[in-house]
Amino acid sequence: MNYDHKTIEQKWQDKWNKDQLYKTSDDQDKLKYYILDMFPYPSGAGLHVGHPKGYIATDVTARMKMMQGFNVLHPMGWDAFGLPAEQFAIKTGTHPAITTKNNIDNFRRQIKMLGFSYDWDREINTTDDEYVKWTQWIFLQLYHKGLAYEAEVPVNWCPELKAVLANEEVVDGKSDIGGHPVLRVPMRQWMLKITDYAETLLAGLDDLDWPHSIKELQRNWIGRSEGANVDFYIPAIKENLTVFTTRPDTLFGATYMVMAPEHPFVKTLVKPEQKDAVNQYIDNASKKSDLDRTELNKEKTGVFLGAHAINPVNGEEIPIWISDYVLMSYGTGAIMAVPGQDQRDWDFAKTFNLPIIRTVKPSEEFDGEAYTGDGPAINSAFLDGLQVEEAKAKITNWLVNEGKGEKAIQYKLRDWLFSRQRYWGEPIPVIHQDGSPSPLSESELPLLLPEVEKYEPAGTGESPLANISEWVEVKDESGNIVGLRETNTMPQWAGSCWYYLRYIDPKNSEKGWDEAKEKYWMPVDLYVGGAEHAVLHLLYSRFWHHVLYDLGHVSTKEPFQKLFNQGMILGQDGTKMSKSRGNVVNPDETVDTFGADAMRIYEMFMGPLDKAKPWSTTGLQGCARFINKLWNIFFDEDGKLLSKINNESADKETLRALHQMIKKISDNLDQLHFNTCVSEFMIFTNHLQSQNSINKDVLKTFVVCINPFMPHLAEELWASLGESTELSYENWPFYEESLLESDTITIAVQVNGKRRSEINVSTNAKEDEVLEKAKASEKAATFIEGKEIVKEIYVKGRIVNIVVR
RNA sequence: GCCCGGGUGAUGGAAUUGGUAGACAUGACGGACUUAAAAUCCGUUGGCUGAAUAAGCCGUGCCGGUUCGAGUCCGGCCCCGGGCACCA
Repeated sequence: MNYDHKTIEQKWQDKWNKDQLYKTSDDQDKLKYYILDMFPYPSGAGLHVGHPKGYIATDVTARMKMMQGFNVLHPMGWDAFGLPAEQFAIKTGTHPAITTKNNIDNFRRQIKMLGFSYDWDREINTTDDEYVKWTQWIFLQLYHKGLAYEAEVPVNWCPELKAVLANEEVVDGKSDIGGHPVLRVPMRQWMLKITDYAETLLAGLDDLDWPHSIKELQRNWIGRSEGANVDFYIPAIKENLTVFTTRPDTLFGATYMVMAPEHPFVKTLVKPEQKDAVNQYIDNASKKSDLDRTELNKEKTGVFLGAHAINPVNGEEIPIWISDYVLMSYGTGAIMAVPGQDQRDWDFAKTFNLPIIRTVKPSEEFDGEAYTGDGPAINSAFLDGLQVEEAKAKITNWLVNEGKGEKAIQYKLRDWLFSRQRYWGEPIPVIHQDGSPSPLSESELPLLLPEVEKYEPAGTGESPLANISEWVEVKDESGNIVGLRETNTMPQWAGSCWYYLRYIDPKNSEKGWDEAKEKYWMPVDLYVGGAEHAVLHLLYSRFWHHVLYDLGHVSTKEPFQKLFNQGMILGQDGTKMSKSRGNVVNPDETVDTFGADAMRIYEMFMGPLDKAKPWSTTGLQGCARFINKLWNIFFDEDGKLLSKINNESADKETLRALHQMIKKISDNLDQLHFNTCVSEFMIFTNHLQSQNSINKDVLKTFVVCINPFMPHLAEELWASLGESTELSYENWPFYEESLLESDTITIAVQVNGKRRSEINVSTNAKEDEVLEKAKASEKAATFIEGKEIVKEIYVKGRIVNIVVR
């Protein structure tokens, strides 16, 4: 009889539910284990089979940790603000809250059908009033710490749609919807000063157990550079133009300067005869789309201002240009150009016939243009002969002593643009009074979204909220307008920045979370999610966490101790699953046909968790087949326990197979190598299948082992073996070292490193004995015969190598 | 261009971290059961030479090195995936 997944899986899920089996207590006597999934955005399309891959992995881990005696926190929730629900609202008039609720109900149903051990009492939703309250509360903490400010920042303005677009809505400089041109226009925005935390966010990475590549990504994103700020005196306006450079050692090769077109000095510096050209250049630059600016191999452009600066090291007068290859947003918005050692400067110098001086002697074989490698300084007066690092140190000291510069550190990281001109987000709890912002007090939170009739943007670039005057206008008792509410809302990142803290204490109405509980549960021990969040989500939430730590609201410096990125599941055709490609595999059908346990082990068996893999229906069938095979080891045609399952003591070979399996899966689970665990189950099942008599206790131990992977099947088998204790909290088995080894082992015999034969020896055989037997073994002997033995190597329990000449 | 990953049978992948390469699974082929099919079970399955489940040679992207021994370590190259991209 086959395993009846429909009946059995439903039966146990109902029981778990009824018994509230996975309700997490805050009982602090036990060691805790906090295992977190990146919570999903509940889209209208529902789940495809790729989404739960990470959830399966965390569920397996969570269930194993429970069995190992840990108090496990494994929650699930919804990142429910976001654009799609708002766009649907614009199209249909359906309130985003309704769309969101429906989508969540569907997601929850789909997730539940896989039999996960989530504590659903801790489910959270970023759009709940009580949740929004604490998101806003954290914003106020940031505000009061001086980390939130308003600024004029360029945004993606689409005149045709009369709306500000998110970056992801802009494709190749055009609007995603309709393909209309998108301009960069400055508008008032809320910013968060993440740059203040650049250094600590960088340093914090060192101790985290994260994938190397993700740490590297974040390091690059933060982009720390060490160098110097150098002052160039401009006689015409009697002011210094400060530049940042990582190569102060090349100062003697600075033959001109370049400022960003937006640099504030441009207007005062430009000579009358250059004014027209400069203004035209500035105008063109502002119209350039992002695409134009990043175009590869593009020609350098620029205009001479007519002004000069003095090179502080040699008093030379050098011209000042403007060009859009210099960015206002990095460093000081101006550079010293050293074409001899910088390719961009070289290209610019060649285009405009500016002088090039090498200050580092290139290596002999060098035949490129700008030379960026190491070498002795040349044409650099007192630096001549010094290697780059030495020269940097010397010139920096010189600059400091002369009062012409200082050591400096720059970051690529920019402040976080925190406002969105949208309806479906957390309102920013600020009122503008007399032109300056004042935050709401804590007691006024949450500030909730008003009902609106239309979800379209206001048309002015403001959010739909701007049209609701009764909400925007804050009045005193006598009806006078005393302030205007902020109409921007927070980005979707806001809610996901701290959700891991809310899970700890999801129902607390007094606080975002209780300190004692936070201290017990934090940090997250294992965080699993897609690599697409490598930078933004993980950097933003680390930033908030660092701030909360500095304010004393959390007890750990970092939120996520260990991070793991699951790889995507691709369609059968090897491309990304998408509706348009028609290669989406639906989990509802999969579970209906093959069962939740089959889907669970298949997704774990596919390969290493972090690798992308194409879906294979035959592979899934193989896993369903395996489950049936295992089922048929227990039951006969009528579903009765087979009589070959008995209390006769297990043979040595079976015990060895059992304990080897326990050892391997225990080790592999710790390393998140789920695929090899499944193959261990298969190996042991194959072994059991060949047995005529099977000891009941062996099977019980086996059932305990498979439980994290196939909890429904395991429960059914557990009950069939007459057990009534709670399998989910059964002790995880230990392996016995003494049972792992057999009496005899097979040793490969190599001659000159080539395997020639193998011999069986007793496990504790002495080296001499093994070597004798190896040399005497038939095949090996023919290769040794007539040769001189130079060396004999024996690696205990593994291999013999006889070196002959 | 720069920074990370990664190249192992027809396919997904194993390999105790320097010690018998290809576990486990999929697919394919052969067999058993069946009137037949499905399901199930039992074999075979890296390549080449061979009648052979005799023996040998080759084989982990390519070239070279270290070592008694290299998928694993070192040097150089090629290809694929991801990220960043005028960041001074």
